[in-house]
Amino acid sequence: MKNKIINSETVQMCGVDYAFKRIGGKYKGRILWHLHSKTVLRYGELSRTLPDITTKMLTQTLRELEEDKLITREVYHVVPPKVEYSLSSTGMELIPFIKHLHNWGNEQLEKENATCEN
Amino acid sequence: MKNKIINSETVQMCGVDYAFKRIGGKYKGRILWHLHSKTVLRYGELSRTLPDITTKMLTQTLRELEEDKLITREVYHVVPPKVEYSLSSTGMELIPFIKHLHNWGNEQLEKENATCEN
DNA sequence: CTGTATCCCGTGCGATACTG
DNA sequence: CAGTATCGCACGGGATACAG
Repeated sequence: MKNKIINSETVQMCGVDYAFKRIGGKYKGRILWHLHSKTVLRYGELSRTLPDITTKMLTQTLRELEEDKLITREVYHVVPPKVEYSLSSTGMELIPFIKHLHNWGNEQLEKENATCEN
Repeated sequence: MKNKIINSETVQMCGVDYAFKRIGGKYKGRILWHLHSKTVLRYGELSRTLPDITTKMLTQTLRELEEDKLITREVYHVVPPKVEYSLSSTGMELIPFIKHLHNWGNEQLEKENATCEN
């Protein structure tokens, strides 16, 4: 149901706008980033890595990323359940830029205050 | 008063998160992008370039970008008023990232449907 | 021309409880 | 383990009017 309703007379859809809608959520950047650094992650691993994200938001965000073809979701029908998430090839294309952002962000953090855990 | 309240025991402030907070607003990416392509823009020019943004949001977003030191705001005390916005050096560091996002976004748009101007 | 000031609303997100 | 289901609210953002 992601709304693709576009007011055809007003909108000039530009790539920047499009891109930010895909990766601009509150947690999407971090999830993509962590998927890159570890390649494949199970739901619980993601949840532990990002402890401030509730299960609702984690699930919702993962579903959106999946629907946008940025990540893939593989379900193993076993007991106990096992689900693995990983970057799609499209998602991987974003990694160099997110890496850039990551470095930039850390630089800024250092400039602002040295009192930053992690 | 950007909130820096950090729950010191749970949060691992990472650069990606930080960066997305700075440029993740609904319009920030597009504004930065347009400031790059034209270098210096007056308020009215920005407003005309991004016609779907209300003055309230444009002003608010510009103020946030300025507070985060991503853009600079120069006021000329003349009649009629004249205000120019341009990227700061910090903001310029983000341009490679946004540029690639722009290209990536346009590629995705082409894949989805061919009806995309700009 | 370059903004402020209000009012108001949808939804993004959190908290909590429950499920196959 | 990997999620759903509800409820509720703050806040981002829109519309409109006004101001220096």
